[in-house]
Amino acid sequence: MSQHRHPGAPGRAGAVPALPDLPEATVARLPEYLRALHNLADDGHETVSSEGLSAAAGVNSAKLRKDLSHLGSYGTRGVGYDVALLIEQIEYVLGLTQRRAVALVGVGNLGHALAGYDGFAGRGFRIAALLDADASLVGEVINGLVVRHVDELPAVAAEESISIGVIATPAAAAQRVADQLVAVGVTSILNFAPCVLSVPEGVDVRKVDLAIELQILSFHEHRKASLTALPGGLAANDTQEAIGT
Amino acid sequence: MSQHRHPGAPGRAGAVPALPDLPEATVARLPEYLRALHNLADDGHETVSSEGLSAAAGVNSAKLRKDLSHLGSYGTRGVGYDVALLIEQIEYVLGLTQRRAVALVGVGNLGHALAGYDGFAGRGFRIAALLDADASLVGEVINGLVVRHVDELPAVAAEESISIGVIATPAAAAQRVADQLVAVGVTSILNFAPCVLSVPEGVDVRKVDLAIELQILSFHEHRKASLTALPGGLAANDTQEAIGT
DNA sequence: CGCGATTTGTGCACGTCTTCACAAGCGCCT
DNA sequence: AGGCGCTTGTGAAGACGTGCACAAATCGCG
Repeated sequence: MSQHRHPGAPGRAGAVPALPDLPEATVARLPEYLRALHNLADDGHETVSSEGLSAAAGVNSAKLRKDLSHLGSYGTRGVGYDVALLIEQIEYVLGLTQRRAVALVGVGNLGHALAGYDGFAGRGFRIAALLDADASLVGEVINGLVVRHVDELPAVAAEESISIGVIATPAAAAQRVADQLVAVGVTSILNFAPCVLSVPEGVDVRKVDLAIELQILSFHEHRKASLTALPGGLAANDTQEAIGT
Repeated sequence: MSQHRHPGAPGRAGAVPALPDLPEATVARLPEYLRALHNLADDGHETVSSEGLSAAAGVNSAKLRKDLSHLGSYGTRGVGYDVALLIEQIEYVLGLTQRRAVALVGVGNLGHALAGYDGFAGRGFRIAALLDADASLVGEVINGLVVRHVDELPAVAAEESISIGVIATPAAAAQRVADQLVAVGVTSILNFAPCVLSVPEGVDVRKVDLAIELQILSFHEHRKASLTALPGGLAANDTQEAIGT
């Protein structure tokens, strides 16, 4: 019911806009909405209904409306959401109005691919530095960036403010790298190494583990296989499996 | 390969091992426990307490005990869990007693890295085929495997049973590839392309999107930055952020 | 043999997330 | 102006996940 909640910040600048504290589950879905909205904008849509957007994002429409309502969204009853406005809102909430600098540590197999991944630039990020502990890799040029030694991290951080650290090293090196990142003030880490990182309070770590994803799928394969052996119960379920919160 | 097949429900005369239907959140954590258990086994531990294992896996100990209890686990009060036995149990439940064949479609930047990723073999998977739609890539040898054209998928599936399909193509090609995978009988897909896939009922899709992970971290950075500008409230939160169900 | 130390397994209460269902609001058409 | 169809935003209920706290079970030892 709040009129003019003034959440996000068309006017930008000035006072802190009192970022609403969103449920984690909602935060995890906002990027998906954002991507769908960009697609719609590219297709020339100016407005979109919750039904349409939820379909494009692969979620339930009620869930989408509730998510958007949490950020005090601007929809118009009987019409839908203004695509451009909603993009602006979500990008603001996600902190994407500034292009964030990412430091990527570990230029092995995976790190190399991440360094060349073109999905960063268009989505609010910029790889600011490539680092590795292997001296034989230092100096190599990947995608226009020179690989520097990981011990130069303080120097790199001094040159420009690192917003997010990405760890793509072997598991054995990951904790050490995390410590180094934390030491230079990084408070958000994306960890591709298959291990648990321990970090001080206030530092956020997200983990991506390819093998774990496969093992979860393996479980479902196993379950489905065991069901087909059974008589009655065709207990097939959801059409689209969410990545989960 | 494995001869001793008494894992799931040892004594039961029933043919089907009666795979318990686990909560999704539990399934998502089992691989993490499994990894921690392997580390413990390598370190020579024969038993481990819920406290010790939960610390190694980065979760709450009560949660771990409840998770394990769901699969009718074999712990010993006053002692803990037998590491080797627990590994066997979890691997059985996850369907890892057979080595599953993975077909990887899209040998671009990311796909190339995945093809060379050594984390598969040791964790129950084997890359059975590399495929791409780009004729200029077909024929290339990566990690001992020849890249074949994606239209050969039916032939590949005929040669050996594909358990899981991995999509590492651009978004524009992903839905088409998914359809092709489904057509040859694949019912589990890991999708790295930034788009929603629509698949028939009974097919499981998990999605991994690097940009989304970064955007979620960006939100937390934004939130933390807005908090430091505010008075007192040091509302720092959890030490370790779970990738979360 | 019994006792205390230890650790599992779980009942219960609490918080979060999801989904339904519908009132309130908006625009268009008559 | 008024009514009608459409869509948002939200209250409420239910499903799900989490964590505490403790009884039950087991081992080791005197």
